[in-house]
Amino acid sequence: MEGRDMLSWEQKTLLSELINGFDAAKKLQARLREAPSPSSSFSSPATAVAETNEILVKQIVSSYERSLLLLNWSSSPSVQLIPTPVTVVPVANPGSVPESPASINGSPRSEEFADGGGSSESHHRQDYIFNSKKRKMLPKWSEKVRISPERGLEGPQDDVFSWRKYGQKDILGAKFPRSYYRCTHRSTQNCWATKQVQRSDGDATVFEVTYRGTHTCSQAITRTPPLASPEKRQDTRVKPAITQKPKDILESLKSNLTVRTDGLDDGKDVFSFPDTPPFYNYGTINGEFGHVESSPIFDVVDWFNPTVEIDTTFPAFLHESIYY
DNA sequence: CCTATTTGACCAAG
DNA sequence: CTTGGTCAAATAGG
Repeated sequence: MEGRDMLSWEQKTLLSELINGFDAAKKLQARLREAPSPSSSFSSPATAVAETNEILVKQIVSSYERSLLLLNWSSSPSVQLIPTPVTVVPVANPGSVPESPASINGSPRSEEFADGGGSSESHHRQDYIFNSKKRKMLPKWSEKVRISPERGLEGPQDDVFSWRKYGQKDILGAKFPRSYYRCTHRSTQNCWATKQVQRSDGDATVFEVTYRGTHTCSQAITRTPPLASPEKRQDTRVKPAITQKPKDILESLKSNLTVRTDGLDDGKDVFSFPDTPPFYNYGTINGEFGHVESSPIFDVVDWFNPTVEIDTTFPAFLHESIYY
């Protein structure tokens, strides 16, 4: 219908290069995490070095992400509110469900909730609406993750973040349920990053992880809250969860596995740019520590505004900042 | 006591 | 209607 994905050759090439760099950076990141001390032993504190490396790599990755994001958006100015298409997972899905296309204002019905549940307190739905409206705009990308036979599960490749599971659903045509995770600091720092993990039907060792949005929280910083327990730094990365079948255990492994970026095949002449790169800065919260990683070129302060629609705001000024 | 997970129900969109 | 995504009460675990 609409040829919105028309990119010039220059842009394609640029995108390709950026993606390559992005991919490489991520791989490097994973590598650094796996092998913190590659060469001979150093007398310097390994932790500090590792941390510095991590920060550096993080900056690189972030840079790539932003570049990709900018390029993608600037290249298709006509496409503003259209949700980003995602790489179609190669799952053996007979009745493939197409991702929701660009449906503009499909529901005239105003948001009114009687809350079917017996419990009251339905005003929190507002957040849900606000969230659901934006959620389509959130950058979305997926990765294929394969569990490593040995261990290596400790390697939180991309997942330095702490996730909290908030749901699990059986997907039609999929043998295994899909798990939904959100950032642990969602309520505290308004970090709307989420991810879903779907175990592949075919390969029991492959999980498809789809991320939505990027972290705006500052959980990477080792900061302990002044209140409550000062030292409660524990990793909730892997939960044993030996509640039932071994399959659950396998599922729990999904959180930490070898990340393998896909859709970024460098040999494809067709070059199908699968999805939108990450990074999405919702601006700083007035919180005590509004420390957001990476310098925010754009700062949307409209993250919380029930009545105002931010749609046009943020692509517009973004566009401006491109020519900055 | 706290926080994280589980799990059925709810909701929006196709 | 179905289906994917989310919420929230109940539960598990420290």
